[in-house]
Amino acid sequence: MKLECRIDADAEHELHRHDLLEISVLLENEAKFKLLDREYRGAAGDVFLFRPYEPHYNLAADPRRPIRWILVLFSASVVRLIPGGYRLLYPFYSQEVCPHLPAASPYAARIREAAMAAYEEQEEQLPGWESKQFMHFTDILVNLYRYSLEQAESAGESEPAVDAGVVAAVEHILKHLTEDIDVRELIALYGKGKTCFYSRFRQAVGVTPNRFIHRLRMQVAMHLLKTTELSITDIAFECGYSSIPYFNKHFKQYRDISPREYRNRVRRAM
DNA sequence: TTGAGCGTCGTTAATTGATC
DNA sequence: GATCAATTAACGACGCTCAA
Repeated sequence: MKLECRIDADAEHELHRHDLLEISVLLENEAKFKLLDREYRGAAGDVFLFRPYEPHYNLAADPRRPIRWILVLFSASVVRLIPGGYRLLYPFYSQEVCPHLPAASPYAARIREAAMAAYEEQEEQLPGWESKQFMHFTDILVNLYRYSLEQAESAGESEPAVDAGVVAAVEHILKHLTEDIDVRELIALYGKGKTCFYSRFRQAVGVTPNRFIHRLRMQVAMHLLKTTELSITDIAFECGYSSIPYFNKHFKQYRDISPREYRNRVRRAM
C-alpha cells in the first residue's frame, strides 16, 4: 500500500494506467479527472476511484491554482488482512459503481477524514503508526463499499457478492492479463463448481470472466495505440492476443472503429 | 454440483486495401 | 513492390447457461 499527499499544477498529462487500485481524495482547488473516455470535474472534497488497467489522469483545472490531493494506491491482495475484506473490493470491480463521489456525500466526507488521518500518521511516524494507518485505510474501503451498496440499492440491484474465490480469479487475471488465461484455471482458483463461479463472478464484476479479460485488454490496446509507435500487430501480441483478425474484430466491437482508424483519429486530435 | 448443449470464441488461410 | 493492416469464411474448441 502506498499513500502520498501531492501538490500538482499540471494541466497537461498523459493518460496512465497500472494494475493497482487507486483512490484520489481532492483537498484543494478544482481538478479535471479523466477515466477511460469520460471526463469529470472535481471540487475540493471529491473522491475518485480508479480501477486496475483503466487509463486515467487527474490534473489541475487551472494551472495557476495547483491541486492538493491524497493518493492511495494498493493491490487487491491487501484485503486478505481485513475480516470479510474481499467484499470491500466490489466498487473496484463493478462497472455499475460511479467512480466519482461528490464532496456533499457523507461517504466522501468520511473518506476524506480517514485519508487525512492516514497521511498524518505517516508524516508523524509515532510508534505503531502503520497499524493506525491501516485502520484508516480500512475505514476508507468500508465507506466506499457502503456508498456502492447504496448505489446498487437505489438502482434496484441485489447486494453484490465478492468472495475470496472471485478475488483470487480477478488477481490471476490482472497478473496474467497479457498471457493466455484459461478459464478452467480461474475455476480451479475459485475452488467450487463452475456454475457457482460464473454466477459469483458476474455478480461481482458485472460481466463474464472472458468479457472482463477483453475489456481490460482493450484498455491496454487503446493506451498503446495512443502513446506508442508500436505496430498494430505488436500491440495485439502485447495485449495477449495471438491472432490479429481476432484482435481487430474485438477492437471494432469495443470501439466501433478499427485499431488503425482509432490511432489516426487520436493523432489528428493532438 | 454436474452434465448437456447452444452459442461464442479463437485460429488459420486467403484475399484485398493502404501506406511507404 | 514490400510490408502492414483489415476483412471474410470455415471450423474446432471452449465458455457459459440451464435443468435436474
